[in-house]
Amino acid sequence: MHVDTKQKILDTAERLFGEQGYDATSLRQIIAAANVNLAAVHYHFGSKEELLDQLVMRRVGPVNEARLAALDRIDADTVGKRPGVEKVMEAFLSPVSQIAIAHPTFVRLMGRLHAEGLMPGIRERHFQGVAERFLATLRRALPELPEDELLWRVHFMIGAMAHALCGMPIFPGVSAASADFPARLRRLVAFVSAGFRAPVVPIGDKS
Amino acid sequence: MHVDTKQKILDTAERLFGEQGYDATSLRQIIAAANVNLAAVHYHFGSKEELLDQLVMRRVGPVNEARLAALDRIDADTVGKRPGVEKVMEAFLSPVSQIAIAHPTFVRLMGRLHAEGLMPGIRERHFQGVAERFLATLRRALPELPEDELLWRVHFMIGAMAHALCGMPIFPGVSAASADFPARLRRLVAFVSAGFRAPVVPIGDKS
DNA sequence: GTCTATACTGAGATAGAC
DNA sequence: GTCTATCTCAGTATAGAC
Repeated sequence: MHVDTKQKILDTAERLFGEQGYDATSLRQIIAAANVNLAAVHYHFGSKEELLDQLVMRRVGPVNEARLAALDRIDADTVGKRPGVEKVMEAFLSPVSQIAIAHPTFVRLMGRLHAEGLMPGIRERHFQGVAERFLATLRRALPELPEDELLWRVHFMIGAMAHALCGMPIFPGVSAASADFPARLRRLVAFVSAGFRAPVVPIGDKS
Repeated sequence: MHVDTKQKILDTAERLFGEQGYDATSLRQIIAAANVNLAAVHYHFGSKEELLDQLVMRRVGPVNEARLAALDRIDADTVGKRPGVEKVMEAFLSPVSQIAIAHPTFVRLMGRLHAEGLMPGIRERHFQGVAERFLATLRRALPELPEDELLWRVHFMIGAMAHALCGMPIFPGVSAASADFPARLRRLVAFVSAGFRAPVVPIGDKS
């Protein structure tokens, strides 16, 4: 069954990358668990990094489509008025929560990838476009917020999202509820929405 | 000069780890830049991971001491009343901003390490204690916040901090202001303080 | 077109001479 | 304390069997 080989590699790599991290997982470990040959990886993918890239693309496509659809819907529903910040956050974060339920192992990987310095190209290739689209609607929700402040807050939000998705057991109580992604999403949306609405502190002032 | 060897390794590793990441930096690269022998690393540190550990300890000690002192000061100043959330956030985040000015390359590394699935032991060894202490004062600032909600929000806050410290150029405008750590701190404190004060969404409800 | 076998370079780690 | 030599395992590249 040579048609299965590529899929087996993708599935196994997704699981092991998510469990152990990208660098910590060797190709030899993957091919042993998938029962395929080492060179098959390089035949189908060319390199370890390209394997990761195709693996991300496979799941991130639907997520970004859902994001764009939700953002379009918000814009259509709010012509002439401001969208709610919570709605915009949900449009961006909810699709992640959706695949988290179907593919929790992938979301752990994505959390790692978002956070790790890592794979400079992946973010650019898979997230830059939807990020720009997200910013456009977010500006409509927060028109009085200076642009640099807005960008920094998006930066903070993405950090919080990445960290939350990893499900890292920093505190016992946090890891316990790890499986409940919808609850995590609601908590996260509430937190970052309030953050986005925070009063702007003049950057020249002392605290 | 054999006394300098250990210091040279530490300084060079700190720089290269911060610039390229931990996994991406090889010991051979470090020893070449520091003009020492490969085996000297294993003589002085035992392993690459232990080198990282000692490197973190060297800088994180003063940071945690400053955090604890600031938290003690808050508690002493607010007996019988609630501390301000901003003050508590500043107590935790400001010391990081302080060493960021003196050692910007180390802060990049710490940001990476916070975020990377990272060295499971490092967080436990260097941050667990001060985190518990921080939680104690934070609970006094937000006594009505349920414990699980509080822990999740701390989780979000740490994610935002880690991401912000890395100074990753997600957007052009964000990376431009990267050098100005005090401004970054003020923005971050305002964002997460508002997040902590957000109304609690019942976890059983639909949005 | 797919996959296997095998070899190459560079990584971290270790033993033992000096 | 320091350095040379060597070990194992990583990612990668290629030649050739089906």
